[in-house]
Amino acid sequence: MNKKLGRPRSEETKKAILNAAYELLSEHGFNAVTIEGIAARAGVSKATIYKWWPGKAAVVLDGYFEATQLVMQVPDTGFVREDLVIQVYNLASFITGDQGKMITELIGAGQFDSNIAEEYRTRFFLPRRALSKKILERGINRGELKDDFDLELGIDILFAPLFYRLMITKEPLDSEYIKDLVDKVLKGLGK
Amino acid sequence: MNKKLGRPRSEETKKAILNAAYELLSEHGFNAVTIEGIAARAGVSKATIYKWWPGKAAVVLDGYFEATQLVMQVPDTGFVREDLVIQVYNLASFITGDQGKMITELIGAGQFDSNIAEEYRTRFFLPRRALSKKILERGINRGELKDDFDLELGIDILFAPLFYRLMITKEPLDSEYIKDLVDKVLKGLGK
DNA sequence: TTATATAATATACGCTACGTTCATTAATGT
DNA sequence: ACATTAATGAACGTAGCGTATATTATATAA
Repeated sequence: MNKKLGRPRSEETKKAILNAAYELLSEHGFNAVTIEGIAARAGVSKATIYKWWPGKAAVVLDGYFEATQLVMQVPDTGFVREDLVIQVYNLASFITGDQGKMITELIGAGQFDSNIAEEYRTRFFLPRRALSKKILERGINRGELKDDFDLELGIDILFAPLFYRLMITKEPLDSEYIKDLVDKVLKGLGK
Repeated sequence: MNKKLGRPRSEETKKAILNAAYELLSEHGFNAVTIEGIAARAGVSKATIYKWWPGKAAVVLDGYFEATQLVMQVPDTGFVREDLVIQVYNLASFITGDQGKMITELIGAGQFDSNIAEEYRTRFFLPRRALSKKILERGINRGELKDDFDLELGIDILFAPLFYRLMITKEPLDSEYIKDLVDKVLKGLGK
């Protein structure tokens, strides 16, 4: 019955903060983002930010996921191999593109802050894994993959090399590599 | 003919610095390490550190590689599958053990500092990849693997999931998983 | 209308760590 | 002795942290 008492939170202010956080993240990288910088760009008091978020990491993450309307389309060509190539290729393009630096930095920051890691895992990775699972399950149902195809290991092997190359060896991710990867994984896990 | 002029650099001081850096890294993590903290623990002037290293990352990395006498033994059971299981298992034990947090943090820090990334890549990853290559090449020579076995992709797929699980999904790395991984990779790439 | 509650602001504060500078003292070779 | 380089200790300005306080703004409830 009672609506909330007192002055309501300003949606405008909130959006200005999240927007500023995202802009600064994409322009200067995670490390260069500061609460004071966000406040300045958003035209907002520093105290307001600290009122609603515990610290920089939380604001930046919220800003990131707010800005990133995740267009996660599930390919459905009728062939598991083609669907996977598309799916893996899409992710590879995504992370090697403009978003790439932001993503690796967020994962990097997650190594120091388990809140970041957890947010990222549940809001970015789990949904994508779920999609891949669907693709593989369709393949099983169509008889393209054997019934006891190891889904978890399969998905690990499909995506792990992308991040391994992106974050560690810095080797390129071209479509040649991706097709090879998909084909070998399917063969290895029992296509 | 002329040895270097002037007072020589103190080896003791250098060692004290690298040692302090490593201790602080392993005790409190990368982020908590500060130049001032290193100087204090080493009983050394801050200016001395800045004289020889450009910043925290460089000192910490030197300290890490100084302390970590890399015992990289190449298994040689006579079977490529067994050698790989041992090799992958060793690395998995290493990174899930006490060293684990340090390693993921260094990789994480590498996302913000390309010097760290490069050091780590050349001093940690490349040597390990070289060992795996040897193992696989022995397998090829023995006829266990086909002649055109894709070494680079194979090594990627063998190691990437370890770091993917360690840094991103946080899933466990047990020996079951590792055996599965090795077997499937060998099958996929054409054992 | 007035009272109450909450949001947002501007400002200031103490703190830590940064990276640099400077004068001084220590250790080596010529 | 002298030139040269290393190491020290102390001080400095700067940036950003996270907190606190007093003030103003905006909503609901009586």
